[in-house]
Amino acid sequence: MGRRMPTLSDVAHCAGVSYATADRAMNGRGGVSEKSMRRVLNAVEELGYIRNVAAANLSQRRTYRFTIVIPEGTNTFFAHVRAILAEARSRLLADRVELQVVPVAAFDPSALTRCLRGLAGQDIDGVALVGNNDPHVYDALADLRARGIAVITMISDVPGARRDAYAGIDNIIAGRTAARMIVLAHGGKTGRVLPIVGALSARDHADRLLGLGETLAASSLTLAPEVEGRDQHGIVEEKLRAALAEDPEISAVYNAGAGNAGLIRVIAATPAQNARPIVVLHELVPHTRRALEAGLIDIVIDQRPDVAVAQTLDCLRDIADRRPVSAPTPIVPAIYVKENLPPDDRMAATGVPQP
Amino acid sequence: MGRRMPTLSDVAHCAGVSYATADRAMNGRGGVSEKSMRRVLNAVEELGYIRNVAAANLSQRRTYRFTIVIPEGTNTFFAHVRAILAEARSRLLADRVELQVVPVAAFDPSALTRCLRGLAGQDIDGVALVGNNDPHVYDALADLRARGIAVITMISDVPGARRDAYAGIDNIIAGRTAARMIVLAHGGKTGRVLPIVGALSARDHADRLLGLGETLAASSLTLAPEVEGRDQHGIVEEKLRAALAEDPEISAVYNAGAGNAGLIRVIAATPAQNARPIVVLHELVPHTRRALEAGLIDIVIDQRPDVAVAQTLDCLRDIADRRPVSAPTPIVPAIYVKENLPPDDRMAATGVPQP
DNA sequence: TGCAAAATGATAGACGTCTGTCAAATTTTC
DNA sequence: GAAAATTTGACAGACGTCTATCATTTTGCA
Repeated sequence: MGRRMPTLSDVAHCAGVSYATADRAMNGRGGVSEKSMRRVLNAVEELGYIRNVAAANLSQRRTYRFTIVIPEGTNTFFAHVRAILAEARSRLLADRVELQVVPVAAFDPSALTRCLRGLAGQDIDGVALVGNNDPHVYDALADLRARGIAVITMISDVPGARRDAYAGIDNIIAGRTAARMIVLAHGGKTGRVLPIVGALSARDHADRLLGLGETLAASSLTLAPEVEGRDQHGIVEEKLRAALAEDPEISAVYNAGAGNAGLIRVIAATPAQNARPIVVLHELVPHTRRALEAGLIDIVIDQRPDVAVAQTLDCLRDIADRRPVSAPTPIVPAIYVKENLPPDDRMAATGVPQP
Repeated sequence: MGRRMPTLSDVAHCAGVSYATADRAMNGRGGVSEKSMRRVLNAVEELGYIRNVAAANLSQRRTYRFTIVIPEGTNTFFAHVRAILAEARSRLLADRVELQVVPVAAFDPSALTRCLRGLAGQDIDGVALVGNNDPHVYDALADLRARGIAVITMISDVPGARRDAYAGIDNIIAGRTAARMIVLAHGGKTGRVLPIVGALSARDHADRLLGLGETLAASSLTLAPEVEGRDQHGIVEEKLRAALAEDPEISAVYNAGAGNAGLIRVIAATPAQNARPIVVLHELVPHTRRALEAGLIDIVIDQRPDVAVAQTLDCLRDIADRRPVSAPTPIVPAIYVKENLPPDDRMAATGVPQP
């Protein structure tokens, strides 16, 4: 109420220089002697001056322009991410943030590269994308950053320091977490775990399997050979049914990839309910949610795309505001059971398809 | 990039009225005919006008002033909450938000009431507090709201509609979640669960126990009589040791309250490691974290105070900005095991290359 | 010492909103 | 039809920062 926050004029006065000099010092506009620079910085320190970002943006009629490139298609997980983004979009409009969400063909590095190249010419403050490890994509990212556009990877990272930040989980940790839940659910008994992946060549799936193996190694459980389901529910269904028939020792199933609909069908068809294996899988989306509620599966490990999106947007804003960027706190996978599911209406409200 | 966002001048022009009239219409300043009001609102709709909050706040030299009243003392959970608030405080300073954190004696409704009464006279935009069910507190809250001060409860609610929003978990859900983890960890075997509470008269502890009972009822596990530990580790330690000695059938321990240090001491002293009961308890704080890492306990249910704080602050801001208040999404308890613990220390801020 | 280069000061206008004032236009009331 | 009340218009100043311009002072160098 009484005391107001110091302005740059206050700083200038305190430093014994003119406003113009203080401004030149703060905004790196050059032509400032070392002595003046020091005095200004001291004054900033002394007064606790903080740049009023709102006023700064107002003066420049600044609107943040961010573009998020997201794989398109029917994949329910990315549908969920798109819904989260749509919700964020309307909310951010009040803060003068224009969020452009660009769909790009999934699993197509060249399409992604083309898309990124196209963005380079536009007047944009920052770009977020789901990383992969294609060299052409690296180059496109380097180009964007060279043009002063912030680059953030979400959900999946790119190797090396080719982005300003990464917002997403560590999939090794996700795999270890899944393993812990499986070990716990065996209650000290022995058992055999069947892992399913989309493809071992996919970095995230391989990482999850790695984490799974690490934690299982310290338990009394053994690991069956993994099944490759190519993230397609038909294939997952078929191969899983075969694997379960062939190896009756299997006491737990872990799907590190997609294709959960097929997995759930197999479980639902298990004749004796109490004999079904423990089931752990990834991503809380409508059909995994329903399966949890129905007691067909036990655990869902979720990578919390909402947190990843929030961190991404915060980070983009920090960079655009020339604020020191706090490296986002690594996101840790969430564990969901039937009882701690978040309210459903949120998904409905954000337009996630509910078949 | 070309198109700029519509301003209130644009709205006025589009509606065929003067800026002054448009302003009077938008800010409910009275003296506007129904016809003009309608035309202005139509123009707002048509142009998609959104009030520029930054400019508005700048014009009024507005700094948000929020006060958060937090129980003081050595309780590690509230120490954690205070740490989260301290972090938020410095971060929000850049957004012209002055966060005042006021400690108040724990478990003392009259002290809380006095504190709230004291706030009523100050020039404050919003207050957040940990709710309880004392009538004098209700009255103080009603008084605050009557003075146009937003009131938000966090962690624990107040009954009825005596606040603008609640940010926190539902403790019945927390209890059910704990029960589910215990059921899971028994792997179909029978067992006996020993619940510990601070006091059954505490609403949150009673709720957790209620949830626990609900979910256990559908399992093969039985419930031992609960132990009241008064949230003090010495008492918890003593009573738990006695209970375990008396009833060797106990296969799981669930602490719905505080005093975890005493519980952990008892478990650590269990002679045969493999014979220790399954242990589920609440709140991820340093000592429960260490116990998880050491394998002394199995599960920590956390009420995510960081999310509660973030929701609280967002909500206070929305109200102060006269924005439609999005009712905060109910927070769902998080499940932590050894493997998915969040990183221990927040990473230091890193500079970002500037164009 | 003189001159060019560098550094500094002074200032004005813009951004979009809020607040306030005053006069003019319109409507209502008697 | 005149007086009173209500509604409207026009405008000016403030908020803190950025950008730009121009005049002035200080510094470095020959």
